[in-house]
Amino acid sequence: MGKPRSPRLLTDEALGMIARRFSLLAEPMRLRLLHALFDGEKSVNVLVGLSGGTQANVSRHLQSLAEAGILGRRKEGLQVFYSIADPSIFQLCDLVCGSLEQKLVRDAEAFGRRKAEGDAKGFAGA
Amino acid sequence: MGKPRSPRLLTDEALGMIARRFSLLAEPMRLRLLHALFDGEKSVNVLVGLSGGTQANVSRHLQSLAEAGILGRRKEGLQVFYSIADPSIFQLCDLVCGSLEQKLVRDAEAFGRRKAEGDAKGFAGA
DNA sequence: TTACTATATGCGCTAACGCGCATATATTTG
DNA sequence: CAAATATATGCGCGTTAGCGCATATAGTAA
Repeated sequence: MGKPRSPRLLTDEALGMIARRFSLLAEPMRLRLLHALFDGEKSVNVLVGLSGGTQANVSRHLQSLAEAGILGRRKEGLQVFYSIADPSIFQLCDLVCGSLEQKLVRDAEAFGRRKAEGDAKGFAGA
Repeated sequence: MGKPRSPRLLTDEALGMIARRFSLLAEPMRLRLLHALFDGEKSVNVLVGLSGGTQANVSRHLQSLAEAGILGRRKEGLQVFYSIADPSIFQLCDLVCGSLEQKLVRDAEAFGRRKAEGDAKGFAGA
């Protein structure tokens, strides 16, 4: 078991956990489910309706998120209610959304007008 | 064509962009590269050495991160220096690390009642 | 020019992922 | 008991993503 243990500051294991956490947020359907849960817990059936996904898929996604501790699970009779258990999700989404907006704005600006330092401007002469 | 503002607060397109952004952070090698850039810009070769990855792979990952606006690119002679251009990365990693630590602590507590106090720090969010 | 270094890219392979389908499990009701 | 509803799961398929290999491009130096 020769692990190189190179001058890395973060363990491979830790890196893997962080990556896995991010990967859970890297799917539109899961993000949709999370977003649908932003205003409180909902049953699987309700989430199926809101997300437009298959019952099987929604169930699996919710399970994944719950196993990771992102969602909480409450069983009541026949139904299972999921809710956001990790409040950091809100901040994560806020951060990403803000960053994306900034990038979109910058890209749009770069599209409309060339930065043109000095006097050299491509064309679009005023 | 347009869905101006669907009843959902997030459009499918927005969800896709958010998911793609998260997916860029969902790979251990990319996280390793980002972490290596936390203390300033570095050349590809240096990052290859620090990450232990192949030159081709490192180059591709850096390119992906740069295209997304997460990294900045500066070319100087033969070398190309990458640096973190999106400061929200720091907060994202902090949030995820903190959340993961909390979950680990809780899992450990659920396992055996006693828990250590030396672990899980560096963030210690209230 | 040629040789050398640093970085990027095309190609192919494999593993992982998300999805749909059908079915299993659990709980309530008659 | 059986039937109905809500949720979970096994299986297979198609797509995608990361990796390694070899090679291409760019810049430097002799």
